[in-house]
Amino acid sequence: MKPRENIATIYEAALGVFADYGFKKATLEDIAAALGMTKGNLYRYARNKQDLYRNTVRHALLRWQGRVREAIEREADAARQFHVMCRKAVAYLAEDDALRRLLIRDPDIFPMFPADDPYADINANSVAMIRSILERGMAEKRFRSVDLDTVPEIIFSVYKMFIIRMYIISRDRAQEAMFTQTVALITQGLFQEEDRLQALNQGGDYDGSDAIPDPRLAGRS
Amino acid sequence: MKPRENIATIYEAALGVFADYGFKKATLEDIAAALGMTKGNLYRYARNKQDLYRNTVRHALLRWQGRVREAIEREADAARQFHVMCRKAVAYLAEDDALRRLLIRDPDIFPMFPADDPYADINANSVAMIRSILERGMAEKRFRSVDLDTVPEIIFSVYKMFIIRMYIISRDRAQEAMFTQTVALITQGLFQEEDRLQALNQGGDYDGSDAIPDPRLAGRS
DNA sequence: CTATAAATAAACAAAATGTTCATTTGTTTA
DNA sequence: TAAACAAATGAACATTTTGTTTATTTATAG
Repeated sequence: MKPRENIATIYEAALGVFADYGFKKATLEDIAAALGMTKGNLYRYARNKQDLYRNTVRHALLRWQGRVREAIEREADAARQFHVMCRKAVAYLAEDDALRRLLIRDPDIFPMFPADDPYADINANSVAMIRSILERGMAEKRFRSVDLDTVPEIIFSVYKMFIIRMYIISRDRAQEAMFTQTVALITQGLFQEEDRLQALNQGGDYDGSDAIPDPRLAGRS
Repeated sequence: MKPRENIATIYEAALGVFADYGFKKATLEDIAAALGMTKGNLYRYARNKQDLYRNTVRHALLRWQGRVREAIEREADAARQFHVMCRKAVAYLAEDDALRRLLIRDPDIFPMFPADDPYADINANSVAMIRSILERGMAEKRFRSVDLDTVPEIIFSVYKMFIIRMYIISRDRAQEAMFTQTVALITQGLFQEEDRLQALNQGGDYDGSDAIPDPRLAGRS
């Protein structure tokens, strides 16, 4: 006989309680009460409190990622996919009240400089999503050639920086405008068309080599 | 030597913690940490945790009431005072984040039907404030004559009902509109001018007696 | 420098909490 | 219908946390 509760129901209830009180102050009794069961029964769904917490957060992050993926898949064009990914990835947190509040309580869920990232596999999937869009954009000749080992990581880091600034450090609307500017900067570059052609002639696109251009040659053309 | 901390500082810090976690989950250690002291020292400012909570809530309610009083005192006209009182009394909670969140956590602070009102003296002051405005309005011939023993209580009850509906039960913007309608209803009455004169002739104003008009006389004029 | 007040931090009793498990209840199967 | 099995309860228990008290230390006033 299967458990009477769907595991997702368990995680949703747990998410709400962890969002309200944080890991420490949330009790198994609080969560069990939210589910209409006793705390002893929770051990059928999780090894211990820490295990429940970790899986609850995973559940919420995966849902976030799933929504972004769905939004991307609705776009036929790589450029539009990139824009939609950026917008949805950030906007989602405004919609997911519980995850947002939990993130604010526990910033370690989404560390800027992770010595030990508890959700590395999920974040790796996000990076892979970005890479996939860049690959497609390059294949469709919509994007410049870029290093697919590092640029997805860079974009993900910039994105992470904004999530932290917008939702964890400050809920200032100015951060949102800054994010929009940053997306424009990344997608359209800084230079005007003519200067961008100039930069291209100097190796603006990534050609696979890791040689750092001789700075003394700067300015020559 | 006086306590190194001003008591209001203590209450502000406590308010923040009680708003975040509620009475039960907030710990004296949380509050002490917010103040940069140890929990043992809190006993210089409060007899016990319950005492600290009660005084913290009093502090917040008194501040609310103080702001309403200040707003009223800026108006020269009784009618404007009444409108300003209604508006400020409700709007204040949108500004006081900590008190609002605490009220949501602990509705017993502001009970609709208090068997035992823990802040009866403060609420009595609110009723007295209303009475004062009604007295002035009547003296200035701006208001109808009303029973000053019961009508202030009625207005306060209606106001309380809206606070609970707007902030505790629902944060629906429709409640706000309903409150505005109710203020208009109370201040301008339901009847048009002519019908209001008609009602006046039938004893619409309070003449001091508690006799209930004979319902069989209804309709005659 | 002394007296006094404020604060710390440890001690302590009580309460709360995470975890385990004996028992009960619900469901499935023969 | 009864037996087997699974899910859930709720009590027990070890551990941790918390509210409160107080001996000691630190800060301040005179």
